[in-house]
Amino acid sequence: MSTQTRSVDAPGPDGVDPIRVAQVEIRPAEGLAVVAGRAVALSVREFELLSALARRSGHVVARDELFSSVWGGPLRAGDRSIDVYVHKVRQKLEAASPGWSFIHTHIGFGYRFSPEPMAA
Amino acid sequence: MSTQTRSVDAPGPDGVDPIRVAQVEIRPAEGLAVVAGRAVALSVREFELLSALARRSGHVVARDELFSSVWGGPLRAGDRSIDVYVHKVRQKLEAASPGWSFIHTHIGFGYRFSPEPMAA
DNA sequence: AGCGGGGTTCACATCGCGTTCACGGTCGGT
DNA sequence: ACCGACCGTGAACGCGATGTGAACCCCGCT
Repeated sequence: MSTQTRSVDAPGPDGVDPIRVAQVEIRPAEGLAVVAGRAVALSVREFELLSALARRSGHVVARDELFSSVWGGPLRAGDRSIDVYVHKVRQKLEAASPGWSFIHTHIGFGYRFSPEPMAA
Repeated sequence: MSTQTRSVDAPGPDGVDPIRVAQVEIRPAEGLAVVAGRAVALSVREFELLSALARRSGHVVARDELFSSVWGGPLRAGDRSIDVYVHKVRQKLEAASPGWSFIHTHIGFGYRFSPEPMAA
């Protein structure tokens, strides 16, 4: 922990505290993610998306919630930005840790971050 | 959906209370079920069906009551949707928790949700 | 002006969902 | 034994949701 105590899962909108889930470590202060010991370069959007999902690791985050959280506005009908970025982040994470899947789709709901072996 | 007037997440005391029965946890807010610690991906219908049954865990829910509860209308004669979806949900639950049965058939009446070991 | 990176939008491919059919098996009544 | 009601289960199908590669824009840098 660092500067502030979070109750259970405080939002920590941009807390500087690193987020750690399994082999993934996200460092807001550096805009850097470390997966399976390897540094993963992410753009701003990619980083925000991953952070938003990882903050609620294990929970399904709705598309519109995800959008407003990362893009800061209401999700317009037909906007595919989320899909595109989920794809980009997936690629980078899986490239750093082959055989694992991190972002799971819940059709009609949204996405869920949860590192799992693919064959399980 | 639900407004985010409360803190932010927390697996428990959120807007819609999760339903817990034995090793099954249903989270209405996320459209997610967790069985034996494993996340089970369910479609909207599957989720609604499971919820309807779990809400009355241990009791037999009549087919027509189940139908109107999930599909929101009267059950038409010859409609097999319920059977098909019960089957789908059974598969997913039993895949997540082998050796257990969750949905029991009461011929001529309906179904009953109740997690039990198969050999018991 | 020419470049290069990041973000957005497009177009097409693919997949999953929900509905309905089809076939089989079980059970009770006749 | 025959028949009909009821349920299990696999499959076909139309359609909307998502995956994915590439074009297109906007900027800051050289």
